[in-house]
Amino acid sequence: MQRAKQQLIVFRALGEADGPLSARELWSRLSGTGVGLATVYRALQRGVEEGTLEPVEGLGGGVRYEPKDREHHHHFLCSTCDHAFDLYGCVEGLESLVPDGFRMTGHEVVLLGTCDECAHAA
Amino acid sequence: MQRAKQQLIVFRALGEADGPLSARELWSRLSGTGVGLATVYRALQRGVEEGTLEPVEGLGGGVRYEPKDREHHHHFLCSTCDHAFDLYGCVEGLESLVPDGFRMTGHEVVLLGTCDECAHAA
DNA sequence: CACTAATTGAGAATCGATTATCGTTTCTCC
DNA sequence: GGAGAAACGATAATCGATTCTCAATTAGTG
Repeated sequence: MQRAKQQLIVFRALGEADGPLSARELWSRLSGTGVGLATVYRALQRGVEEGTLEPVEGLGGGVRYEPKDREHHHHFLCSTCDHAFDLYGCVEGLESLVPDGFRMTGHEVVLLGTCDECAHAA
Repeated sequence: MQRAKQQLIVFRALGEADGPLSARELWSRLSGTGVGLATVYRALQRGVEEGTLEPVEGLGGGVRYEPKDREHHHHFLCSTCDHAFDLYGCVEGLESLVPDGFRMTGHEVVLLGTCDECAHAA
């Protein structure tokens, strides 16, 4: 197994994903490349420090990561395969939910359900 | 310290909260009552089993719990004090986000920002 | 009050996720 | 090609959250 720019392999895999991935999800996608789990964590940590990656929480389980250059979007979490998918578009009417005196700086929307593949697999 | 129906104390504290609480948040609110952390976990576990409590994920940190009898609502997470507040109302246009072939069964909306108290404390 | 089952608090044990360590390998720049 | 720095994979160590264990306490029943 060659050892070179393993972290680039990690970044590339994350860039090609259709949604945010956890360290372990990412690692399992890299089986066969010889990339170790520690290197995945190192790449993720560095990416966040350098500002190219964004940690995404709130999707059940641990933290997932996605490239920071994606435009504003939300996620769909499949309760069957536990995979998170990027969605496009946003929603209206968020401001009306904010209580008096509170200051909203951001928001997250997560749709729950079954993805295309899982919905038609049973 | 008396020992009786400690779990009821847990349920009551959760019912009086203005948002979902984690086991530890709940426990710290019960300091002085003599209720142990293990009992808090036992009460939460039982509540979920019996269907009176609902675990709420996706608010950063671990799982929080809230009474299941509350009507549909969402949450505001204060990034300063890390407290989660119940919101009232919902949003429009969620269906348009769902990709073809996906089946949506639920959704979560989390507003991020600063709560009233923290916003005016600095 | 006596008996039995359930509950309790404290702390030990466990679990998964993440980080640190270490000896080896690869890269960079001469 | 060679020296030193950086990165690597494997795995041990750590961390926080949760569960388990156990002896003591309490509730329920008559």
